[in-house]
Amino acid sequence: MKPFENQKLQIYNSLSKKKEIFKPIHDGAVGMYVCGPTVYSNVHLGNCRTFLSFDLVFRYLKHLGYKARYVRNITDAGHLENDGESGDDPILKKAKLEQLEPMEIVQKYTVDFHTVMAKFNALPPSIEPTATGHILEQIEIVEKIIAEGFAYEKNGSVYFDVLKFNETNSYGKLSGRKLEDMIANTRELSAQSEKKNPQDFALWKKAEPQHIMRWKSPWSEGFPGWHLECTAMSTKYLGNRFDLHGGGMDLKFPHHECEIAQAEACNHDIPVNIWMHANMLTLNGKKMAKSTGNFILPEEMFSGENSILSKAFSPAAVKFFMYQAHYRSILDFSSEALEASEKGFLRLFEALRFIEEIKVSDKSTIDIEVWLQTCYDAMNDDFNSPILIARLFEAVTFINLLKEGKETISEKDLQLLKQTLHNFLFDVLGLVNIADEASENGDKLSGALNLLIKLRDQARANKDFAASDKIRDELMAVGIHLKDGKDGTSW
RNA sequence: GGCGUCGUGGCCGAGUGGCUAGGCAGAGGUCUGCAAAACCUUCUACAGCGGUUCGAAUCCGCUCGAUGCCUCCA
Repeated sequence: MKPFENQKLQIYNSLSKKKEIFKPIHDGAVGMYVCGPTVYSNVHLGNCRTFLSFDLVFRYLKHLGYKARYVRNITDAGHLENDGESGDDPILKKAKLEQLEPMEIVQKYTVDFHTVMAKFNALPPSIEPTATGHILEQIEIVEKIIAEGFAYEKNGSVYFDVLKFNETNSYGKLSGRKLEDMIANTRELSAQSEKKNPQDFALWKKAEPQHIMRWKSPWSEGFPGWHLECTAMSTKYLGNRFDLHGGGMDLKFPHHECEIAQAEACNHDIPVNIWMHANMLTLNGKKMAKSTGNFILPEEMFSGENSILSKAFSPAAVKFFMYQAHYRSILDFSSEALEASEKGFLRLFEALRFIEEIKVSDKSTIDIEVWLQTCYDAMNDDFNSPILIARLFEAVTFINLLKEGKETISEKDLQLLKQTLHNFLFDVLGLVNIADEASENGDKLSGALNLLIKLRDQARANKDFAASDKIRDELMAVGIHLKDGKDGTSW
């Protein structure tokens, strides 16, 4: 509703370490790339937080009127686990474990990922390319980097020459590392390493005989290095230089650092204008991680089947909990924090129902336009969703005062209030109205409830409180709360 | 060991030099047959020590604590 020219969006750039006024390379269009999941196991809630953070970014950009192309990859080729003799990647390991074809595992967990993100009501990306579908592009990039003199081949594997690159470019600028420091702090290198330097990273790796996932290349039958796919797919779909690149904080080094090096080495251009890093979701004060077992699965949240949970939580409530913290802050997960958040979440949606009961007046005692702009100001300040949510709670207060006739609002302002709330709650935050979730049975249910409310009102009018309380208590027992207000009873 | 980040009231969590964040919980009140809800009021903090400043949660230094990356990792 507000044209984007009027909204000055500021985004924190991890590269410059400050907030910058967002100006897309091409007017009105945004190219955005986010590192997606490795599909060798179920995504955990921590993974989801990152993708939900960027869903918010994507949604807000679209809301502002940008034509946004959001590319998020699926890492299905696996990443190199180490450069030594065992050279297995995680996908291959799991395949052996479960006696499955690697692509079968990839398929299984890709479907799981999509199912979970759909439950969270996250928008699908515009393009979701897979690493295995872009082997040719990755080989081409390796060839270019070799031609530029920034990579060397050894025994069928190709490595990026970090020292050579650092002579003309700057390796470490994103993560704030200095190559000299890194070299000084290097531990003993394994004697038979093929790398010239421990900081060098693999662009192409020759496959050991037991390695199932392998592709032909000019150097060997093998597989691409871990950082290559993102460079290949981001530049293929967004160009050699694009607007936004996001990912989890833990990918900053070495993954994103290496992406920069690869792109600069073959394209002679800075690949990304703004680097965005989403912070971690922690559990027991520590990062959620598959390897340590310190994690919780989305499905466990929705079912409540985990000993650390006091109850089940809807995807929207979990998402709301996450958005009550800023995407660049660490958020610690606990059942208590989530419960507190959920109560507020329910109050917010209750107010959305109350809005229908508001009677309009000739003039407004509340300035909706000023309030509306504070909502945009919050989001314009580096997607500050916690502030936005605080603003939405101000609207809850407005609505309640209006409902009780303590403030007045014009027809026009009421529509504006409604529209703005809908925009932010559904379009920008991508929440799902809990009332809508149960709407299949909604009509029948409300008919039955209205009858019960009517019966109870009769009982109350006759001062038969035993009967009226029985209706209320029994409904409460099945999870329906009756609330007596001035203008009748609601549920 | 190297490079970072963080430490806010009972809990979660914004905020970066002066102005109420917000949510949850608690207390008092209005309303109500009672209750719940709603609304009003209230409780009001910035790890510790020192420094800069007219003024610091916010800037600087040190100390303590937590945590992230340096190895696959959202």
